[in-house]
Amino acid sequence: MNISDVADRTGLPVKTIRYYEDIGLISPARSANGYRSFSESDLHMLAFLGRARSLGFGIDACRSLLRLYNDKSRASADVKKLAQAHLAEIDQKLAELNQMRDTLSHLVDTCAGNDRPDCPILADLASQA
Amino acid sequence: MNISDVADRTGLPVKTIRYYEDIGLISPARSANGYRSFSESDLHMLAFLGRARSLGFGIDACRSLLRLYNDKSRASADVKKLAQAHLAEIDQKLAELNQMRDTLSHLVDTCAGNDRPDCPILADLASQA
DNA sequence: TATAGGGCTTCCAGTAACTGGAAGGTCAAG
DNA sequence: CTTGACCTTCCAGTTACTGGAAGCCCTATA
Repeated sequence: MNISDVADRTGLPVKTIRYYEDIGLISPARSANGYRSFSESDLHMLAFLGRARSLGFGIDACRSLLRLYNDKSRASADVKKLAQAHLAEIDQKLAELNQMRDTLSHLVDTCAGNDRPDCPILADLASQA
Repeated sequence: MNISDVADRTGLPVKTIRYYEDIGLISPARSANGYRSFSESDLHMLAFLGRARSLGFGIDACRSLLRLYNDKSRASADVKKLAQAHLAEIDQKLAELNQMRDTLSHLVDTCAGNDRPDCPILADLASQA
């Protein structure tokens, strides 16, 4: 299978697939003409990667997950540990964003948004020095 | 004032302050010895930038905010528009993260996390191909 | 058979916002 | 006069791609 077929079937951009090979996540075979020749297994791994990325796992975590995925003697505890660590990061990020959102939405609500210069948003940014 | 004093008083890293000068956010004077010499105004702008960044505004938005801040004939509507756009981005990000969190936390809950290989997390990643 | 197109290849550069480190000038204290 | 803490600039690396250039390969059609 050529790269654009794989892109169609996985939903990943062609560029991303090449990139994943560059950084060693996959190692598709090559045809005589130099074209990448993807197996069903490559396809599965790429789909796996796409899904893991869509859940926000970083590339390093994806690498580990893929290794565990391909290791039939893995312990599910190792997978869970990775997922929990990632969940903690997400929760951390959520807390930050919610904090930002609260502050910002309050400021937006109190700004008249007219042609006058007075602005509680700028006042806040300037005051918290 | 030298750069490390400014860093202390704004909470920004020295490197970040130099970076902000590089990209034209501030233009501190120079002493005879070549050292940056920060005015109170520079200090205010840096504090302003620090606060804006902490609310998640990107550098470009910060640049606009700083311009508005220094423009006494601004319209608060322009500030509000920037803030609302940023708020929309935050809400978008929050929606994505909450979605990730829900999926991931469900998967984590259903994973035994023992020394057996069976793992619903990997199963999910593999299935959604 | 020549050629036009589309797909494939590699490599280089750019993105956001810093951060780390190297090489070297400056200043105050002892 | 030396030591150590500052300061300077410049270069490289970070994350996960993405865009673009230059050029080979393959197929179909005139």
